[in-house]
Amino acid sequence: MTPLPPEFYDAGVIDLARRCIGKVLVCRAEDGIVAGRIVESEAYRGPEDQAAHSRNGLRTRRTEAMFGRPGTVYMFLLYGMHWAFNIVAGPPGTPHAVLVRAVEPVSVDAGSIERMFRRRFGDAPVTRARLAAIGNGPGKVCQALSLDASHYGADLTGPRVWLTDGEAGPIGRSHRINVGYAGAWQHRPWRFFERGNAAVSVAPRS
DNA sequence: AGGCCGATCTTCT
DNA sequence: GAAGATCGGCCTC
Repeated sequence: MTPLPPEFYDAGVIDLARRCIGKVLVCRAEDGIVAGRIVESEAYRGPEDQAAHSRNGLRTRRTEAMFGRPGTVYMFLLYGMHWAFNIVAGPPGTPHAVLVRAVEPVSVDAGSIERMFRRRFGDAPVTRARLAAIGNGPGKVCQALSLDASHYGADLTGPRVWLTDGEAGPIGRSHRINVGYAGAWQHRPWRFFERGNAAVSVAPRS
């Protein structure tokens, strides 16, 4: 449960996206701590990357956190509906960030997985399919872990949200998902995932 | 398993 | 006015 040191985030964004796979994202909420092992991530590398919110150096109230220190949290609203969680990468001042696209629930106390499940599915019966779908998408990650606007700009050294060490299986990579608007940048292999993991959001999965 | 659709809101044209 | 780093429901195959 010990937070990874600040130096972990002081790396190139592509490298950080790869090294986030297998690490455990831990969130402290009012009703207890919950956690998910990161199984899918994507790197966004503004200002040149035309898929990034910070493309062309775009700096607004929304993107401001991307220009902050490595290890800062960047939250944004997807389609006006769902929150997405991102980790700002180094070097400082460059608007780079890693999107966490999927997590696998991790038990940190007797009720932690139950809490994540209920946030996602309410009173629905527990099934294998629903368990695998607790965090298999960027919006679902935030719903399961209760990540929202209040986490914007938070520091990943804790105490509210942090990363702790974890192991990863074989790592695959692909183009990023749903960035068809980004011209040639849409083809960059900047998505990483744990091969064969059921909680990875969409194909390609292996 | 896969396609279409509506929800909902920030940012930009 | 439109598009988007999405999701879940409903439909057809």
